[in-house]
Amino acid sequence: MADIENARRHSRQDVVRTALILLDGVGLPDLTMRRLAAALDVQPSALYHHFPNKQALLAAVSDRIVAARPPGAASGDWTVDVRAAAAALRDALLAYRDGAEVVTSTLSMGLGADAAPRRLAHAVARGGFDEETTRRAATALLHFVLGHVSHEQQRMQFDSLGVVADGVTDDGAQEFAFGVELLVAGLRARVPTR
Amino acid sequence: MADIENARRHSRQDVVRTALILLDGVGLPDLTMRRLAAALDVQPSALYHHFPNKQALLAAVSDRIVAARPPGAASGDWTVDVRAAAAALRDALLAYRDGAEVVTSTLSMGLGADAAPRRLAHAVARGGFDEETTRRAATALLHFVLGHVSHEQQRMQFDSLGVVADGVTDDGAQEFAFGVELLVAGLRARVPTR
DNA sequence: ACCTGAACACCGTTCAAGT
DNA sequence: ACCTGAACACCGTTCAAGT
Repeated sequence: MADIENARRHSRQDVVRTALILLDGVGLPDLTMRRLAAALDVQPSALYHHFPNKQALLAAVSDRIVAARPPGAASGDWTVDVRAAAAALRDALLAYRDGAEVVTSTLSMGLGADAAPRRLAHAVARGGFDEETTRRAATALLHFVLGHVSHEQQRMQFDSLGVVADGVTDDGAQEFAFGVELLVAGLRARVPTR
Repeated sequence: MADIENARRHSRQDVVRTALILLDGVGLPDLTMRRLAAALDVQPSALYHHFPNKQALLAAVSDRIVAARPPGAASGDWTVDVRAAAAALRDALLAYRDGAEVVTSTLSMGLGADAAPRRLAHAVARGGFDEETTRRAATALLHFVLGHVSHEQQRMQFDSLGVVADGVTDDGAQEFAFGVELLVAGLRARVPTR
């Protein structure tokens, strides 16, 4: 709860970095401008020199969360690439507390984190689908990933505050893989024959 | 903006009904306890006689939103039932401004709106899948529907405040159908042969 | 460029008390 | 059972001013 940064003056990068640390420590509902300012040892109004408002700050935080796991090189198999892109996005979201919720809210405001849908679309495109199919499939994948990880992270904090899950701890990964596989299988039925 | 109710004393039902009207009028960010109290011509503290906190109030609102479109009778074809259940949920969410976001937040807190996943699961179960497959498929469908409609509603209020969409107005329905079809197709590949 | 100090217009929630 | 009145501990944001 003490101050996280000490230097007297901060860059935009410093603010985002501290916001990520604070997010991971206290969760999205307690990531307030005032608490962030306190963590930076600064007045709340100072934050408005770096960002016009809280949404813009959260957009920068979302960008950093998503950018953390860049996509690997393309394999020969587009289905492998789609699974990899989905898994990379899940890992990126899981890396910070409430990561999925932060990115979801930013995306729903249309303010950023667009690397997420873009990477999914690139992977899908390797299946040779037309543009509209690619865009729609990437969107469906994105919605599933965000919804699944949000649910996963909510369960994580539930577990941390109460009873431990009954044996099946990594069921999240299996359930995630199932959903991705469902969408990949549905998409495979549409591969252009050429 | 004037008072919506006039009678001096209110039931729990009255509060929920007024909350739905207010939600539809001003959107989720402006659905505050204080504004709801004002709409009921009551002090904010009076609301805490009906609900322990705002989350509980939103859970009751979510339940009403989801319950509005009950599922039709089972057809012979489980894929028809799944499409119908998904479409009914979409319609229910679209019926109130920010409906998808309200239900998502309630579900993510584990406080209610469980009729939504339950109905999807019932429809999927008619395909004869085992319990775990049914649960996971229903969850994937739920995440897609909530994510899609959230996005759809965000775009709706964007359009209402600025430029009108360029020609393609009901693209939401098509994109929705595409996503559902992708999941149904993926699921069809797993129908037990027996 | 980066920050202070003070204010504005709000929040959700609690609690003793009234009818 | 349903509500008032008053308070508590917060919010995000603005703005003049300082260095």
